[in-house]
Amino acid sequence: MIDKRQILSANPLLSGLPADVVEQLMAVSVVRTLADGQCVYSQGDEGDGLFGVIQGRVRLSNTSKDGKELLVMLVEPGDWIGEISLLDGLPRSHDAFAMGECAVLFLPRAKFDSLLKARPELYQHFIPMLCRKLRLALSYVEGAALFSLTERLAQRILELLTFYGVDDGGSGRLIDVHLPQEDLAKMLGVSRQAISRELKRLETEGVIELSYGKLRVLNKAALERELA
Amino acid sequence: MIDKRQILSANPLLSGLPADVVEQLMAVSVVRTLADGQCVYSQGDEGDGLFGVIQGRVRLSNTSKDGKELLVMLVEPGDWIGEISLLDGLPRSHDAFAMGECAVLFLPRAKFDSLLKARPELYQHFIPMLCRKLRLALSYVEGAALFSLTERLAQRILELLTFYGVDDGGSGRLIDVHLPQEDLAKMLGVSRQAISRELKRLETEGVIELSYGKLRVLNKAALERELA
DNA sequence: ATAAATCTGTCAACTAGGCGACACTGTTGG
DNA sequence: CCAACAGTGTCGCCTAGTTGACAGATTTAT
Repeated sequence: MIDKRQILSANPLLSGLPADVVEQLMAVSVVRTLADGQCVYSQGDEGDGLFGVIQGRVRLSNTSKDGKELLVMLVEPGDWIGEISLLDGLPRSHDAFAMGECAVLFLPRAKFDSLLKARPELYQHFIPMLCRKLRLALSYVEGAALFSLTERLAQRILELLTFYGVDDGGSGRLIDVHLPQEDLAKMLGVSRQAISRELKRLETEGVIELSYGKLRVLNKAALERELA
Repeated sequence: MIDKRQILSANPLLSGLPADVVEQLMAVSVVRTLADGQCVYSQGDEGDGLFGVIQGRVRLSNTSKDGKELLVMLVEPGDWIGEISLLDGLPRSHDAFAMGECAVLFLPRAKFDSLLKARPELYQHFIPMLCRKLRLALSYVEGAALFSLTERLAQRILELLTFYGVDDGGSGRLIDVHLPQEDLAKMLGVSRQAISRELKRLETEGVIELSYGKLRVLNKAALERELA
């Protein structure tokens, strides 16, 4: 459990903000709790504000007409979502759902807008985050078009390790990824069976170790060698 | 042929800038001419500055080890490229090549950096462009994972029409896309043959008309109906 | 302790799209 | 005008990944 103030100051987005701005944001933000599977916002909704995850996980996804889901991003405590709609005024580009019990901090759009209007120099704090997301999205586009599933999977496991890796081995390094193969498949836009086959291959090669709902990376260097 | 000042003021990126800033940029920018196929910059290069296209077309692409190319974007006169590396200081994310004879405006990084440092409120002018590119990239990721080639092709033709459409019918509407099928294939990350088949189908359905190096949209509404 | 739910492994049949090949058409440059 | 080049249409074979099905393993809930 991370508290409100910690969220507001820990994230790169806000850590560079002047103290008085952080105080202002503290004052106008409210905590919302969400049940498992509850919707934070839906694709196409108007952007009513910014959300910071305090507890639990939020999944950002797109769903096609025929029900196939693309899992775009997992958002962990300390991260923010919903800033794009806030910045460009256009509708939400994804669905956001709570995974398990969640607590989020909500900053209403009106407060944020008036703050930015009064102090346009604050826009600079959004630039690094936007650039990072843009580069990540572009690398996904590139990967989907140019790389094999094998390569994309290795890449994604390494990413997940740095973003959400858990140190379950006591080694001090992040080696475990807690995520069902189904979700890994939805991240890469392929079937669960295809992911299962690839993971099994990696396991027989001694690169990873599989268990119920998680995988452990045994040989990070070997994964890096799989990359394009 | 578009002149230097027009470039600096016509684009959304800079049209909102204060007049004195535009004058400053004018003073420090230089025009470079490029031969067909010449490299503007390469993936992995350090970001040495910002480029504005004055004449010709620039293609932004990624190439895999085995030579397969993903055509990410076509940049036309009036548009800017290279701003991401300038903003986040990381290497170029794509290759940029001149298509035919080109003229570009070059703004060296040092001048730009010092201007932004002196006037951080100028950062806000980059936000809309970054948001637009991020949403576009995210829609490509979504498309690649969730939509069929048929749907993605229809989507992309409509996009090309609004971005680069040419009015060759005298109707006042943009109906022609001048682009070989090979490039269309490279944009969608599929083979030329697959694109050829799909386009031929659309032609027999009376939606488009094909000729050497271009296609004409006859029934835009039908294309929109193809979308997911 | 047991039932329900979730997750994994692995079939076999199917399909979209890749790749190589080659003929043909349109364009450009000497 | 002709040669070289660039672009298109269409084969046939092949592979990666899909879909559906089902059994076994692990976890969670009662």
